[in-house]
This record gives sequence, C-alpha cells and structure tokens, in this order.
Amino acid sequence: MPGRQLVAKELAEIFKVIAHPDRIRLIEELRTGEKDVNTLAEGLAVPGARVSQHLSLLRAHRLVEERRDGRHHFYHLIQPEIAGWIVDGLDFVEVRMSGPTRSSINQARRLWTAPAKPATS
Amino acid sequence: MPGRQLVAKELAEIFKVIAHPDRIRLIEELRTGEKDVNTLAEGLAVPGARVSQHLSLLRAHRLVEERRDGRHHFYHLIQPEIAGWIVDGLDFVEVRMSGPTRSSINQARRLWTAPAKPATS
DNA sequence: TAGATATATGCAAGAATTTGCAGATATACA
DNA sequence: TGTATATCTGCAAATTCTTGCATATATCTA
Repeated sequence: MPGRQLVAKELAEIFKVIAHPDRIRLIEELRTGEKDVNTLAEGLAVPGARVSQHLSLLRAHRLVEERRDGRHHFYHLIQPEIAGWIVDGLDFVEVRMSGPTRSSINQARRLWTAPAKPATS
Repeated sequence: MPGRQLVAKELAEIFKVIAHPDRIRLIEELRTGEKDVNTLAEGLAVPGARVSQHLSLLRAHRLVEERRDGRHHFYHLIQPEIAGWIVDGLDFVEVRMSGPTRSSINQARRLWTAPAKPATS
C-alpha cells in the first residue's frame, strides 16, 4: 500500500477513535490530570461500564494510560496536548451552527482551554 | 442537553465525517485549491461514484463547496486550514507506530504541509 | 470469610457505515 | 438527435459501532 494511503488510514483510525461524544468528553475531563473511572462516570453522567469500555478503546490506541491504586483505576492522557488539538476542531464546527449553539461552543472552548480549574459553568 | 454535551456531540460529528481514509486524502488533495471529481478519483485510484459520495457528505457538513463549469464539478475547501489541522493529528498517531511506518508518516506530513506542489513522491 | 465497592468483559439487538453496482441526469459534441 | 462524458443517487449486502445488561474479577472492610 502506497505510503500516503497508509498514513491516511492511520489518521482515519485516530479520528474514528475520537469520534464519539463520550470519548471526547472523557479526553477533555482528563485534560488537567488523572481521574478514576468512577469520577469520570459521575462527571459525564454515563454508566460506569460504558466509561470503562470507552477507556479501554482509548487505551488500546495508546491515547490514555492506566495507574492502579487499590481498587481504583486512574487514567491519564499520554499526550495531554491532544485535548487542545481536539478543541481546535471547533473552528470547523462553528461555521455551520446557529447563534445559541455558537455561544455554547465558545463557552466549551473556554472551559476546555482554561489552564486550571475555574468556575464550573 | 447541557452545553458541553451538545458541543461534544458536534465535535464528534465532525470527527466522524473526517474519519475515513478516502475523505482524508480528498481533503489533503484539495489543500492547494479546487479540483474536479474525475481528477480526484484518478488521484486516489478510487471509483468516481465513491468519490462523489464522499464529497456529498463533506458538502453536507459544509467542509467543501462546489463550483460547476460545464459538466465538471470543481470542489474546494471552505476552510483550507482544516487540511493542516488534520495533519497535526499525526502527532498522536506516530507514537504507536513502527519505524518504517513512521518514515511514511513524516513523508506524508511534509507532502501535506508543503506550500505549493513539489516533487510527487 | 462474607459483603460491598470499583472495574472490566462478554453477548445480543439495533443502528449506522461502507461498498459495489445499476440506473438517473446533465452537458458537450458530432 | 444520438452518443459519449462527468457526476450523482438509490439500493442491498457486508461490516462495524453502540448500548444495555449480566456476569466476572479484584480489592477492601467488617
């Protein structure tokens, strides 16, 4: 297979792994550091089993890594910069959205870009 | 639906649209300017009908726009910066690849990043 | 050891994608 | 008008994803 086709395939793979609302929110949750499965599940209001499955997919593709401490499994981004890169994709979402949604987008952009952990809006 | 969830959903949507090897190559082909369907199909060695379908998806999501001239349909990126953003994603592919593939990646990165149209490798 | 807590995994049903192929359109040209 | 070219659309089969639910595993605590 020609090189470019191969590379396009790998890239598509990564895009597919990220292309799920839960997984995107997971990655953004992990933006500022490690969290355990339960905390993530509560934060996203998604059943723990599902979070676990998403994490295992992300792990299989080496986007996150696990650290176990007792019965808690803490996950963290291997390359934290990925969170910012994903948020950058909003530039290509915004153009086709209505006003109200747009403001949500900018809010999310700020939240997912802030350095630490300001007010939760 | 809470704002962040909505935004994550929109982002996931865009990722899904991009997450296909053919579509990624199409976008990179259009990086330097408009091309017609037939040219694209030849360049990618993919049946024209399929290219047409991919383009119609990209069009539906407002990533490309069409210009007709006689029986030719020329497509171009609405936001050409998207091509570079996609290539940036290679940073998160590279880490998990073997040496040989890695060199293909860097080759593709250079090709898909070059300003004009140098030697085709 | 028994019971509770935290995660992971397997499976089946349903939904969405991908792909090839067969038409349908529209334009150009003889 | 008839034919070739360029592109699009519709359909069905194969494949892949998503999701809920049940169950397995590991750890902690009484």
